[in-house]
Amino acid sequence: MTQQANQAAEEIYKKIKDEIFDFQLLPGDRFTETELAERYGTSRTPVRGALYRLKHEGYFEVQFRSGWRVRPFDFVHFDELYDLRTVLETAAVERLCRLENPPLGDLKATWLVPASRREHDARIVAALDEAFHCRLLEAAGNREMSRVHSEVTEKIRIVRRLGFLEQKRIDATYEDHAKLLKLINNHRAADACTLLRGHVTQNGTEARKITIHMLHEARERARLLRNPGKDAAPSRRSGKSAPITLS
Amino acid sequence: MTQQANQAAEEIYKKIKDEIFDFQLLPGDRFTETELAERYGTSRTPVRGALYRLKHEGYFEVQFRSGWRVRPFDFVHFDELYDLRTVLETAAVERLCRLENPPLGDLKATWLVPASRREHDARIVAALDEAFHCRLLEAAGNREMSRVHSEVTEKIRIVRRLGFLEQKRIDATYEDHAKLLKLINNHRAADACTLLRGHVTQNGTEARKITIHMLHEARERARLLRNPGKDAAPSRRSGKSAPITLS
DNA sequence: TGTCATGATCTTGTACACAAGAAAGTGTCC
DNA sequence: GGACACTTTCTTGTGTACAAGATCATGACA
Repeated sequence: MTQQANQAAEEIYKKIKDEIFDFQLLPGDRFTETELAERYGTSRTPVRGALYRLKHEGYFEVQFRSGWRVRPFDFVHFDELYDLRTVLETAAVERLCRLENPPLGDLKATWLVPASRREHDARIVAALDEAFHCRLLEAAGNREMSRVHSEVTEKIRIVRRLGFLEQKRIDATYEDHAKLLKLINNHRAADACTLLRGHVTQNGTEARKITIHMLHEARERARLLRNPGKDAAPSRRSGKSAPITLS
Repeated sequence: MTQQANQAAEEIYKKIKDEIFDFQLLPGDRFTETELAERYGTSRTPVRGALYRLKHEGYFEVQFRSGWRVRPFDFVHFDELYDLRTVLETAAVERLCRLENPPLGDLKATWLVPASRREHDARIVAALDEAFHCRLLEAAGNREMSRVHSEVTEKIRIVRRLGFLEQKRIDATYEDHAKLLKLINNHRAADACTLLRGHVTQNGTEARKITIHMLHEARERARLLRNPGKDAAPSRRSGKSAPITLS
């Protein structure tokens, strides 16, 4: 097996993205290349590769000779991403409705279950929900649409996950997904798209309620999970990031 | 004015992309980082930044310690891109049809003209055509959809441009665009989407007819335009790229 | 105390050095 | 001539040095 190109940069890219999704890097946080290089035990070179990729994807911004910053929250942008998601997913659902036997057996096994066998953990449901919607696009068969949809999915992940903290949102998700699968199976494209639009819009509305305060709470919870019993010890730079502003 | 971040890499990125669109870098061509660095008078560092971005966008591929290569043609991929384009553009057109006064005045000035005032130069028509379709997405108002659409547009540019070499394709474009603008103005969403789908599909079908031979001819024409009278002098590596295979 | 100038420190952007390994070239043996 | 082993020459991936400039700290002065 020939070695992968830019292996170190690739790994660091994933690790940094995990830090975003684990609420370790929050909107407004500032950091430097040297900081990350030391944390990951490499030089700045692969770190820069990863950072510029994440910058291009919209997660970070760099100020000339003055450090990096996690892009502040932009709810208009989240709205646009949810909107794009809807467009892609309705297109996928329309196509699936035209198929004789849509290849969605695995989804039925997960979502068409009695209420007693439903997942309750918000983290797990969030992951399953992502997988559900991504699976719709994969099944529709256009890899490019699937790729774009995955990127969108990742970009809204940070707010989307917090939308499953209430049990009633989890229940609604199970019901909507079950209904959608049945409608697709019965080739009822128009109804399926209407349902899907409402489902995604509802989730987008929930995401609007996410506050920076909730993210900080989530960070604290995640930190305690990693280092139980230790008090918070904010670094020099992370202290500078407060107060965090919404744009 | 504060200086732009990564200015050199950004400029080189644009220059390399221009080389692709000017048929100087054709599918299958091989090259090295040092080669480009010398051509642009910089070190490898900014060149690498540009190359990895272009790699991520799907234009190039890198082999571990063995040079770079322009990705070979993949018609399935082009089909998927045309398909995604259709999805995005029909979504935009549906929204525009719901507006009282769609802000498309500039497009009417360009496309609703008597046949005598039409452009004939394939290059110019190709650029106008791109602008037309991008404008539809801008007018629809979702910046994220617009951004994705622009990326798709760039990726199919190389085959799309060659679709305007016949006068009848140019005429068809003028007619379709004019009809589409009128349908949008009359809020006839369904008809507009049907027309648009046919229009893009037709162009995608034309793109299927593009051959590697046509690209080589285009490269030769472009080269003669830059250096009139000089004979071709293939470099050591570009000779290695033949025979070019379609995937 | 508040403000401004000045110097020290930090940060990114670029160039360059070196290592690991791939590819190509060269000579030898049959 | 052809196959094979060996050497030489690239080529990318990574670490590091240095420059330009932004930011911060310090201290003088009103």
